[in-house]
Amino acid sequence: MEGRIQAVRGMKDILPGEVETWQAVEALARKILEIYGFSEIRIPLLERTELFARSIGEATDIVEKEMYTFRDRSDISVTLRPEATAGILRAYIQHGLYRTQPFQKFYCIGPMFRYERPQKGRYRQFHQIDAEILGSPDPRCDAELLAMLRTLFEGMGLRELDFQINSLGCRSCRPSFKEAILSFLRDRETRLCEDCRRRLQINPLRIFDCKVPQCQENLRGAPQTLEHLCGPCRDHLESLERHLNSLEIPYTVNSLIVRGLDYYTRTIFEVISSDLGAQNAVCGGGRYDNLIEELGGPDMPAIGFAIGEERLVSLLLEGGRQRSRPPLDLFVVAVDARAESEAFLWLDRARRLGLRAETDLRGGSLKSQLRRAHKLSARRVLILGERELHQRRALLKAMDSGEQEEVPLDRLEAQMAEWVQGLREEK
RNA sequence: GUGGGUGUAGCUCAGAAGGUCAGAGCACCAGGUUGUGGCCCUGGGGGUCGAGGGUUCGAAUCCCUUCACUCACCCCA
Repeated sequence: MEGRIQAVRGMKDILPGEVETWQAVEALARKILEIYGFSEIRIPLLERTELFARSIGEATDIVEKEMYTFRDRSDISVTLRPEATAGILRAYIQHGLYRTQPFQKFYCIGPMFRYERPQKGRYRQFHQIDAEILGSPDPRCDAELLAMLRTLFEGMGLRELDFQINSLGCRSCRPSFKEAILSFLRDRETRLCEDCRRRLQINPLRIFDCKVPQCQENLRGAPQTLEHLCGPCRDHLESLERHLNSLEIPYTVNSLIVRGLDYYTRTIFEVISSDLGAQNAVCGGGRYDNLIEELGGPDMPAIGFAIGEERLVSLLLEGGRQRSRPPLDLFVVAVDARAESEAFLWLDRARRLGLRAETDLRGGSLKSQLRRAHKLSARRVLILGERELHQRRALLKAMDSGEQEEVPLDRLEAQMAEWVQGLREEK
Protein backbone atom coordinates (compact mmCIF):
# COMPACT_ATOMS: atom_id res chain seq x y z
CA MET A 1 0.00 0.00 0.00
CA GLU A 2 2.98 2.22 -0.52
CA GLY A 3 1.90 5.52 -2.00
CA ARG A 4 -1.60 5.32 -0.59
CA ILE A 5 -2.32 7.47 2.37
CA GLN A 6 -3.69 5.63 5.35
CA ALA A 7 -5.51 7.01 8.36
CA VAL A 8 -3.23 8.26 11.11
CA ARG A 9 -2.44 5.59 13.67
CA GLY A 10 -5.12 5.20 16.29
CA MET A 11 -7.70 7.12 14.26
CA LYS A 12 -10.67 5.10 13.04
CA ASP A 13 -13.19 5.62 10.31
CA ILE A 14 -16.73 4.80 11.33
CA LEU A 15 -18.23 3.40 8.15
CA PRO A 16 -21.83 2.92 7.06
CA GLY A 17 -22.92 -0.33 8.65
CA GLU A 18 -21.43 0.61 11.99
CA VAL A 19 -22.34 4.27 12.04
CA GLU A 20 -26.03 3.41 12.46
CA THR A 21 -25.22 1.90 15.86
CA TRP A 22 -23.36 5.07 16.82
CA GLN A 23 -26.32 7.17 15.78
CA ALA A 24 -28.67 5.03 17.86
CA VAL A 25 -26.37 5.26 20.89
CA GLU A 26 -26.11 9.02 20.64
CA ALA A 27 -29.81 9.49 20.01
CA LEU A 28 -30.70 7.45 23.08
CA ALA A 29 -28.03 9.15 25.17
CA ARG A 30 -29.35 12.61 24.25
CA LYS A 31 -32.88 11.54 25.03
CA ILE A 32 -32.02 10.15 28.46
CA LEU A 33 -29.72 13.06 29.31
CA GLU A 34 -32.46 15.52 28.47
CA ILE A 35 -34.98 13.55 30.53
CA TYR A 36 -32.59 13.80 33.47
CA GLY A 37 -32.35 17.55 32.99
CA PHE A 38 -28.96 17.98 31.33
CA SER A 39 -28.31 20.66 28.69
CA GLU A 40 -25.94 20.15 25.83
CA ILE A 41 -22.81 22.23 25.74
CA ARG A 42 -20.38 22.22 22.82
CA ILE A 43 -16.84 23.26 23.49
CA PRO A 44 -13.72 23.54 21.34
CA LEU A 45 -11.56 20.55 20.52
CA LEU A 46 -8.55 22.74 21.10
CA GLU A 47 -7.68 24.49 24.34
CA ARG A 48 -4.63 26.16 25.77
CA THR A 49 -2.32 23.48 27.06
CA GLU A 50 -2.22 25.07 30.48
CA LEU A 51 -5.89 24.31 31.08
CA PHE A 52 -5.30 20.58 30.96
CA ALA A 53 -2.00 20.72 32.81
CA ARG A 54 -3.66 22.56 35.68
CA SER A 55 -6.86 20.52 35.87
CA ILE A 56 -5.78 16.97 35.10
CA GLY A 57 -2.50 17.34 36.97
CA GLU A 58 1.09 17.90 35.85
CA ALA A 59 2.26 14.53 37.09
CA THR A 60 -0.45 12.41 35.47
CA ASP A 61 0.23 10.13 32.53
CA ILE A 62 -2.21 12.07 30.41
CA VAL A 63 -0.36 15.33 30.82
CA GLU A 64 3.12 13.89 30.92
CA LYS A 65 3.06 11.78 27.82
CA GLU A 66 -0.35 11.45 26.17
CA MET A 67 -1.35 14.89 24.99
CA TYR A 68 -1.48 16.10 21.41
CA THR A 69 0.26 19.39 22.06
CA PHE A 70 1.70 21.81 19.53
CA ARG A 71 2.32 25.48 18.97
CA ASP A 72 -0.05 27.34 16.69
CA ARG A 73 0.99 30.09 14.32
CA SER A 74 1.02 32.71 17.01
CA ASP A 75 3.29 30.47 19.02
CA ILE A 76 0.90 29.64 21.82
CA SER A 77 0.84 26.09 23.14
CA VAL A 78 -2.46 24.39 22.39
CA THR A 79 -3.69 20.84 23.00
CA LEU A 80 -6.38 18.65 21.49
CA ARG A 81 -8.71 17.93 24.39
CA PRO A 82 -7.90 14.62 26.15
CA GLU A 83 -11.14 14.83 28.16
CA ALA A 84 -14.14 17.12 28.36
CA THR A 85 -14.41 18.27 31.96
CA ALA A 86 -11.66 20.88 31.83
CA GLY A 87 -13.11 22.59 28.79
CA ILE A 88 -16.63 22.58 30.20
CA LEU A 89 -15.40 24.18 33.40
CA ARG A 90 -13.41 26.73 31.44
CA ALA A 91 -16.57 27.70 29.56
CA TYR A 92 -18.62 27.74 32.78
CA ILE A 93 -16.13 30.09 34.40
CA GLN A 94 -15.33 32.20 31.33
CA HIS A 95 -18.97 33.02 30.62
CA GLY A 96 -19.85 33.51 34.26
CA LEU A 97 -22.58 30.90 33.98
CA TYR A 98 -22.45 30.33 37.71
CA ARG A 99 -23.60 33.92 38.31
CA THR A 100 -26.98 33.58 36.62
CA GLN A 101 -27.48 29.97 37.59
CA PRO A 102 -25.06 28.50 40.10
CA PHE A 103 -26.43 25.00 39.70
CA GLN A 104 -26.05 23.56 36.19
CA LYS A 105 -26.09 20.21 34.49
CA PHE A 106 -24.25 19.78 31.19
CA TYR A 107 -23.53 17.08 28.70
CA CYS A 108 -21.12 16.97 25.81
CA ILE A 109 -20.62 14.34 23.12
CA GLY A 110 -17.60 14.23 20.89
CA PRO A 111 -14.05 13.16 20.15
CA MET A 112 -11.12 13.25 22.56
CA PHE A 113 -7.45 12.73 21.79
CA ARG A 114 -4.70 10.94 23.67
CA TYR A 115 -1.40 9.88 22.21
CA GLU A 116 -1.20 6.29 23.44
CA ARG A 117 -0.35 2.96 21.89
CA PRO A 118 -3.67 1.74 20.46
CA GLN A 119 -5.16 -1.55 21.57
CA LYS A 120 -8.61 -3.06 22.00
CA GLY A 121 -10.91 -0.38 23.33
CA ARG A 122 -8.27 2.31 23.19
CA TYR A 123 -7.61 4.71 20.37
CA ARG A 124 -5.86 8.00 19.86
CA GLN A 125 -9.06 9.63 18.77
CA PHE A 126 -11.96 8.26 20.75
CA HIS A 127 -15.41 9.51 21.68
CA GLN A 128 -16.99 10.24 24.97
CA ILE A 129 -20.45 10.98 26.22
CA ASP A 130 -19.73 13.28 29.10
CA ALA A 131 -22.05 14.62 31.80
CA GLU A 132 -21.40 17.04 34.65
CA ILE A 133 -23.43 18.32 37.58
CA LEU A 134 -21.97 21.60 38.79
CA GLY A 135 -22.72 23.42 42.01
CA SER A 136 -23.94 20.96 44.61
CA PRO A 137 -22.12 18.77 47.15
CA ASP A 138 -25.24 16.70 47.75
CA PRO A 139 -24.70 12.93 47.43
CA ARG A 140 -27.95 12.81 45.50
CA CYS A 141 -25.95 14.27 42.60
CA ASP A 142 -23.72 11.22 42.71
CA ALA A 143 -26.75 8.94 42.91
CA GLU A 144 -28.49 10.78 40.09
CA LEU A 145 -25.56 10.23 37.73
CA LEU A 146 -25.48 6.53 38.52
CA ALA A 147 -29.25 6.31 38.16
CA MET A 148 -29.04 7.93 34.77
CA LEU A 149 -26.32 5.52 33.71
CA ARG A 150 -28.50 2.62 34.73
CA THR A 151 -31.40 3.97 32.68
CA LEU A 152 -29.14 4.55 29.71
CA PHE A 153 -27.47 1.15 29.75
CA GLU A 154 -30.77 -0.61 30.33
CA GLY A 155 -32.25 1.27 27.42
CA MET A 156 -29.48 -0.13 25.26
CA GLY A 157 -30.22 -3.62 26.41
CA LEU A 158 -26.98 -3.93 28.33
CA ARG A 159 -27.06 -5.86 31.54
CA GLU A 160 -24.17 -7.60 33.22
CA LEU A 161 -22.53 -4.27 33.91
CA ASP A 162 -20.88 -3.79 37.26
CA PHE A 163 -21.17 -0.42 39.01
CA GLN A 164 -18.17 0.06 41.29
CA ILE A 165 -17.79 2.96 43.65
CA ASN A 166 -15.15 4.18 46.04
CA SER A 167 -14.23 7.29 47.97
CA LEU A 168 -10.90 9.04 47.77
CA GLY A 169 -11.56 11.37 50.67
CA CYS A 170 -11.09 15.10 50.60
CA ARG A 171 -8.44 17.71 51.27
CA SER A 172 -8.59 17.09 54.97
CA CYS A 173 -8.49 13.29 55.11
CA ARG A 174 -6.63 12.27 51.97
CA PRO A 175 -3.18 13.48 53.06
CA SER A 176 -3.26 11.45 56.25
CA PHE A 177 -4.32 8.38 54.32
CA LYS A 178 -1.49 8.84 51.84
CA GLU A 179 0.89 9.17 54.74
CA ALA A 180 -0.42 5.97 56.27
CA ILE A 181 0.15 4.10 53.03
CA LEU A 182 3.63 5.46 52.62
CA SER A 183 4.69 4.52 56.12
CA PHE A 184 3.16 1.08 55.69
CA LEU A 185 5.08 0.49 52.50
CA ARG A 186 8.34 2.13 53.52
CA ASP A 187 10.05 -1.03 54.75
CA ARG A 188 8.42 -3.20 52.06
CA GLU A 189 9.50 -1.01 49.19
CA THR A 190 12.33 -3.27 48.08
CA ARG A 191 9.92 -6.18 47.60
CA LEU A 192 7.66 -4.23 45.26
CA CYS A 193 7.90 -4.47 41.48
CA GLU A 194 9.60 -1.76 39.50
CA ASP A 195 6.33 -0.15 38.44
CA CYS A 196 5.07 -0.02 42.01
CA ARG A 197 8.23 1.65 43.24
CA ARG A 198 7.61 4.31 40.66
CA ARG A 199 3.95 4.52 41.70
CA LEU A 200 5.08 5.05 45.27
CA GLN A 201 6.48 8.40 44.18
CA ILE A 202 3.64 9.48 41.92
CA ASN A 203 0.36 7.98 43.04
CA PRO A 204 0.71 5.48 45.90
CA LEU A 205 -2.99 4.58 45.77
CA ARG A 206 -2.41 2.98 42.41
CA ILE A 207 -0.25 0.26 43.91
CA PHE A 208 -3.46 -1.39 45.07
CA ASP A 209 -4.45 -2.45 41.58
CA CYS A 210 -1.03 -3.86 40.63
CA LYS A 211 -1.35 -7.28 39.04
CA VAL A 212 1.98 -8.67 40.24
CA PRO A 213 1.20 -11.34 42.87
CA GLN A 214 4.15 -10.41 45.04
CA CYS A 215 2.98 -6.82 45.27
CA GLN A 216 -0.46 -8.01 46.28
CA GLU A 217 1.09 -10.09 49.06
CA ASN A 218 2.97 -7.14 50.38
CA LEU A 219 -0.23 -5.18 50.54
CA ARG A 220 -1.85 -7.55 52.99
CA GLY A 221 -2.90 -5.58 56.03
CA ALA A 222 -2.33 -2.24 54.33
CA PRO A 223 -4.48 0.68 55.39
CA GLN A 224 -7.77 1.01 53.50
CA THR A 225 -9.12 4.27 52.11
CA LEU A 226 -12.49 3.72 53.64
CA GLU A 227 -11.05 3.42 57.14
CA HIS A 228 -9.32 6.75 56.84
CA LEU A 229 -12.21 8.86 55.62
CA CYS A 230 -13.03 11.87 57.75
CA GLY A 231 -16.52 12.20 59.20
CA PRO A 232 -18.06 14.27 56.40
CA CYS A 233 -16.56 12.04 53.71
CA ARG A 234 -17.83 8.94 55.47
CA ASP A 235 -21.28 10.50 55.76
CA HIS A 236 -21.21 11.39 52.09
CA LEU A 237 -20.44 7.84 51.05
CA GLU A 238 -23.00 6.34 53.40
CA SER A 239 -25.64 8.70 52.16
CA LEU A 240 -24.83 7.82 48.54
CA GLU A 241 -25.14 4.14 49.38
CA ARG A 242 -28.52 4.72 51.01
CA HIS A 243 -29.78 6.45 47.90
CA LEU A 244 -28.45 3.74 45.62
CA ASN A 245 -30.18 1.14 47.75
CA SER A 246 -33.46 2.95 47.72
CA LEU A 247 -33.26 3.37 43.93
CA GLU A 248 -32.37 -0.32 43.75
CA ILE A 249 -29.21 0.29 41.80
CA PRO A 250 -26.85 -2.65 42.32
CA TYR A 251 -23.27 -1.59 43.05
CA THR A 252 -20.15 -2.76 44.77
CA VAL A 253 -17.77 -0.74 46.89
CA ASN A 254 -14.33 -1.39 45.55
CA SER A 255 -11.57 0.26 47.51
CA LEU A 256 -9.09 -0.68 44.80
CA ILE A 257 -10.36 1.64 42.12
CA VAL A 258 -8.28 4.75 41.75
CA ARG A 259 -8.54 7.27 38.98
CA GLY A 260 -5.80 8.68 36.83
CA LEU A 261 -6.78 12.30 37.11
CA ASP A 262 -5.62 14.33 40.07
CA TYR A 263 -8.74 16.39 40.56
CA TYR A 264 -11.05 13.76 42.00
CA THR A 265 -12.33 13.97 45.57
CA ARG A 266 -14.72 11.78 47.51
CA THR A 267 -16.88 9.65 45.24
CA ILE A 268 -15.30 7.97 42.25
CA PHE A 269 -16.89 5.23 40.19
CA GLU A 270 -16.47 3.00 37.18
CA VAL A 271 -18.85 0.90 35.15
CA ILE A 272 -17.12 -2.33 34.24
CA SER A 273 -17.87 -5.01 31.67
CA SER A 274 -16.14 -8.34 31.49
CA ASP A 275 -16.56 -8.41 27.70
CA LEU A 276 -14.16 -5.62 26.86
CA GLY A 277 -10.69 -7.12 27.20
CA ALA A 278 -8.08 -5.30 29.24
CA GLN A 279 -9.73 -1.89 28.88
CA ASN A 280 -12.83 -2.92 30.74
CA ALA A 281 -14.36 0.37 31.86
CA VAL A 282 -17.25 1.65 29.73
CA CYS A 283 -17.63 4.62 31.99
CA GLY A 284 -15.62 6.38 34.65
CA GLY A 285 -16.17 9.43 36.74
CA GLY A 286 -16.15 11.09 40.11
CA ARG A 287 -16.57 14.14 42.21
CA TYR A 288 -14.21 17.09 41.95
CA ASP A 289 -15.10 19.50 44.70
CA ASN A 290 -12.04 21.74 44.45
CA LEU A 291 -11.38 21.91 40.74
CA ILE A 292 -13.63 24.82 39.77
CA GLU A 293 -11.96 27.01 42.34
CA GLU A 294 -8.52 25.82 41.29
CA LEU A 295 -9.29 26.91 37.74
CA GLY A 296 -10.10 30.40 38.93
CA GLY A 297 -13.83 30.00 39.39
CA PRO A 298 -16.00 30.14 42.48
CA ASP A 299 -15.63 27.57 45.24
CA MET A 300 -18.15 25.08 43.92
CA PRO A 301 -18.37 21.33 44.20
CA ALA A 302 -19.17 19.20 41.16
CA ILE A 303 -19.27 15.67 39.80
CA GLY A 304 -19.18 14.13 36.35
CA PHE A 305 -18.57 11.07 34.25
CA ALA A 306 -17.48 10.06 30.78
CA ILE A 307 -18.72 7.08 28.80
CA GLY A 308 -16.34 5.58 26.25
CA GLU A 309 -18.42 5.40 23.09
CA GLU A 310 -16.13 2.97 21.26
CA ARG A 311 -16.36 0.57 24.17
CA LEU A 312 -20.09 0.98 24.44
CA VAL A 313 -20.59 0.39 20.73
CA SER A 314 -18.35 -2.65 20.79
CA LEU A 315 -20.46 -4.15 23.58
CA LEU A 316 -23.56 -3.59 21.48
CA LEU A 317 -21.98 -5.07 18.37
CA GLU A 318 -20.65 -8.11 20.20
CA GLY A 319 -24.07 -8.60 21.72
CA GLY A 320 -25.51 -8.76 18.20
CA ARG A 321 -27.37 -5.53 18.72
CA GLN A 322 -26.22 -3.62 15.67
CA ARG A 323 -28.67 -1.36 13.93
CA SER A 324 -29.07 -1.34 10.18
CA ARG A 325 -30.40 1.20 7.72
CA PRO A 326 -34.13 1.15 7.22
CA PRO A 327 -35.28 -0.26 3.87
CA LEU A 328 -36.19 2.01 0.98
CA ASP A 329 -39.81 3.05 0.55
CA LEU A 330 -39.49 3.36 -3.19
CA PHE A 331 -37.07 2.64 -5.99
CA VAL A 332 -37.61 4.34 -9.33
CA VAL A 333 -36.61 2.59 -12.55
CA ALA A 334 -36.29 4.22 -15.94
CA VAL A 335 -36.54 1.43 -18.48
CA ASP A 336 -34.66 3.37 -21.11
CA ALA A 337 -33.04 6.74 -21.60
CA ARG A 338 -36.22 8.30 -22.94
CA ALA A 339 -37.98 7.74 -19.63
CA GLU A 340 -35.11 9.00 -17.49
CA SER A 341 -36.24 12.54 -17.16
CA GLU A 342 -39.82 11.63 -16.22
CA ALA A 343 -38.53 9.05 -13.72
CA PHE A 344 -36.14 11.56 -12.23
CA LEU A 345 -39.04 13.94 -11.72
CA TRP A 346 -41.12 11.34 -9.87
CA LEU A 347 -38.14 10.38 -7.76
CA ASP A 348 -37.85 13.93 -6.49
CA ARG A 349 -41.59 14.25 -5.93
CA ALA A 350 -41.51 11.12 -3.81
CA ARG A 351 -38.65 12.51 -1.76
CA ARG A 352 -40.32 15.86 -1.29
CA LEU A 353 -43.29 14.02 0.13
CA GLY A 354 -40.97 12.33 2.61
CA LEU A 355 -40.40 8.90 1.11
CA ARG A 356 -37.00 7.28 1.27
CA ALA A 357 -36.55 6.91 -2.45
CA GLU A 358 -33.67 5.97 -4.73
CA THR A 359 -32.89 5.26 -8.34
CA ASP A 360 -29.82 3.96 -10.11
CA LEU A 361 -27.98 7.02 -11.35
CA ARG A 362 -25.72 4.85 -13.46
CA GLY A 363 -28.61 3.75 -15.60
CA GLY A 364 -28.26 0.20 -16.83
CA SER A 365 -30.66 -2.48 -17.88
CA LEU A 366 -34.03 -3.01 -16.27
CA LYS A 367 -32.65 -6.20 -14.82
CA SER A 368 -29.68 -4.54 -13.22
CA GLN A 369 -31.82 -1.72 -11.85
CA LEU A 370 -34.17 -4.23 -10.26
CA ARG A 371 -31.22 -6.08 -8.82
CA ARG A 372 -30.16 -2.86 -7.19
CA ALA A 373 -33.67 -2.19 -5.90
CA HIS A 374 -33.62 -5.61 -4.33
CA LYS A 375 -30.20 -5.07 -2.82
CA LEU A 376 -31.40 -1.86 -1.19
CA SER A 377 -34.41 -3.82 0.08
CA ALA A 378 -36.85 -1.45 -1.54
CA ARG A 379 -40.47 -2.15 -0.70
CA ARG A 380 -41.88 -0.84 -3.96
CA VAL A 381 -40.51 -0.14 -7.40
CA LEU A 382 -41.91 2.42 -9.78
CA ILE A 383 -41.21 1.44 -13.37
CA LEU A 384 -41.40 3.98 -16.17
CA GLY A 385 -40.74 3.13 -19.80
CA GLU A 386 -41.92 4.17 -23.19
CA ARG A 387 -45.10 2.16 -22.86
CA GLU A 388 -46.01 3.79 -19.58
CA LEU A 389 -45.29 7.27 -20.85
CA HIS A 390 -47.53 6.77 -23.84
CA GLN A 391 -50.37 5.65 -21.65
CA ARG A 392 -49.64 8.23 -18.95
CA ARG A 393 -49.36 5.68 -16.23
CA ALA A 394 -46.66 3.92 -14.21
CA LEU A 395 -46.03 0.32 -13.31
CA LEU A 396 -45.90 -0.19 -9.59
CA LYS A 397 -44.31 -3.35 -8.31
CA ALA A 398 -44.48 -4.68 -4.75
CA MET A 399 -41.15 -6.39 -4.15
CA ASP A 400 -42.20 -8.85 -1.47
CA SER A 401 -45.05 -10.39 -3.47
CA GLY A 402 -43.81 -9.50 -6.93
CA GLU A 403 -47.24 -8.24 -7.87
CA GLN A 404 -47.58 -5.31 -10.24
CA GLU A 405 -50.32 -2.79 -10.85
CA GLU A 406 -50.74 0.18 -13.12
CA VAL A 407 -51.22 3.61 -11.65
CA PRO A 408 -52.28 6.59 -13.77
CA LEU A 409 -49.68 9.33 -13.49
CA ASP A 410 -52.29 11.87 -12.46
CA ARG A 411 -53.09 9.73 -9.42
CA LEU A 412 -49.51 8.93 -8.50
CA GLU A 413 -48.79 11.85 -6.25
CA ALA A 414 -51.90 11.15 -4.19
CA GLN A 415 -50.84 7.52 -4.01
CA MET A 416 -47.43 8.51 -2.68
CA ALA A 417 -49.03 10.76 -0.08
CA GLU A 418 -51.00 7.75 1.13
CA TRP A 419 -47.80 5.76 1.59
CA VAL A 420 -46.31 8.57 3.63
CA GLN A 421 -49.40 8.53 5.80
CA GLY A 422 -49.07 4.79 6.23
CA LEU A 423 -45.44 5.13 7.27
CA ARG A 424 -46.37 7.72 9.89
CA GLU A 425 -48.94 5.37 11.34
CA GLU A 426 -46.43 2.51 11.53
CA LYS A 427 -44.36 4.64 13.86
C1' G B 1 7.77 3.84 25.67
C1' U B 2 8.16 -2.09 26.28
C1' G B 3 6.78 -7.15 24.79
C1' G B 4 4.00 -11.03 21.78
C1' G B 5 1.10 -12.17 17.27
C1' U B 6 -0.16 -11.14 12.18
C1' G B 7 0.57 -9.03 7.18
C1' U B 8 -1.77 -13.04 -0.21
C1' A B 9 -7.89 -9.64 -4.37
C1' G B 10 -13.03 -4.87 -1.27
C1' C B 11 -13.92 -8.95 2.89
C1' U B 12 -12.70 -14.03 5.15
C1' C B 13 -8.84 -17.04 4.02
C1' A B 14 -6.07 -21.64 0.99
C1' G B 15 -1.37 -21.76 -0.86
C1' A B 16 2.63 -28.91 3.31
C1' A B 17 9.78 -29.49 2.63
C1' G B 18 11.54 -22.62 -2.67
C1' G B 19 10.05 -24.28 -9.78
C1' U B 20 1.58 -23.83 -13.59
C1' C B 21 1.35 -20.72 -6.39
C1' A B 22 -1.06 -16.29 -8.00
C1' G B 23 -6.14 -19.32 -5.94
C1' A B 24 -11.26 -20.22 -3.34
C1' G B 25 -15.70 -18.43 -1.09
C1' C B 26 -18.31 -13.94 -0.42
C1' A B 27 -18.84 -9.10 -2.54
C1' C B 28 -18.86 -6.31 -7.29
C1' C B 29 -20.14 -6.06 -12.77
C1' A B 30 -22.41 -8.39 -17.07
C1' G B 31 -25.18 -12.17 -19.48
C1' G B 32 -28.89 -16.70 -19.34
C1' U B 33 -33.68 -14.20 -26.41
C1' U B 34 -37.63 -9.78 -27.44
C1' G B 35 -39.10 -4.39 -20.72
C1' U B 36 -38.60 -7.35 -14.61
C1' G B 37 -35.36 -8.59 -8.59
C1' G B 38 -34.33 -12.75 -5.02
C1' C B 39 -32.47 -18.95 -6.09
C1' C B 40 -29.52 -21.23 -9.85
C1' C B 41 -25.98 -21.28 -14.09
C1' U B 42 -22.12 -18.83 -17.14
C1' G B 43 -18.60 -15.14 -17.86
C1' G B 44 -15.80 -10.76 -16.29
C1' G B 45 -13.03 -6.88 -13.61
C1' G B 46 -9.72 -6.64 -9.47
C1' G B 47 -3.70 -8.51 -6.31
C1' U B 48 3.95 -5.18 -7.95
C1' C B 49 1.53 -11.90 -2.46
C1' G B 50 2.67 -4.78 3.24
C1' A B 51 7.50 -2.25 1.58
C1' G B 52 12.94 -2.40 0.68
C1' G B 53 17.21 -5.32 0.28
C1' G B 54 19.69 -10.21 0.14
C1' U B 55 20.41 -15.75 -0.99
C1' U B 56 19.21 -18.62 -5.59
C1' C B 57 19.07 -20.46 -12.37
C1' G B 58 14.26 -19.36 -9.96
C1' A B 59 10.94 -16.71 -3.70
C1' A B 60 4.29 -15.27 -1.75
C1' U B 61 7.39 -19.43 0.13
C1' C B 62 14.41 -18.84 3.08
C1' C B 63 17.45 -14.48 5.56
C1' C B 64 17.86 -9.20 7.05
C1' U B 65 15.64 -4.41 7.53
C1' U B 66 11.39 -1.49 7.69
C1' C B 67 6.27 -0.18 7.93
C1' A B 68 1.36 -1.28 9.23
C1' C B 69 -2.28 -3.78 11.92
C1' U B 70 -3.39 -6.38 16.39
C1' C B 71 -3.21 -8.05 21.58
C1' A B 72 -0.97 -7.13 26.23
C1' C B 73 2.04 -4.02 29.84
C1' C B 74 1.98 1.24 31.54
C1' C B 75 -2.46 4.06 31.85
C1' C B 76 -7.29 5.09 30.78
C1' A B 77 -13.05 6.10 28.13
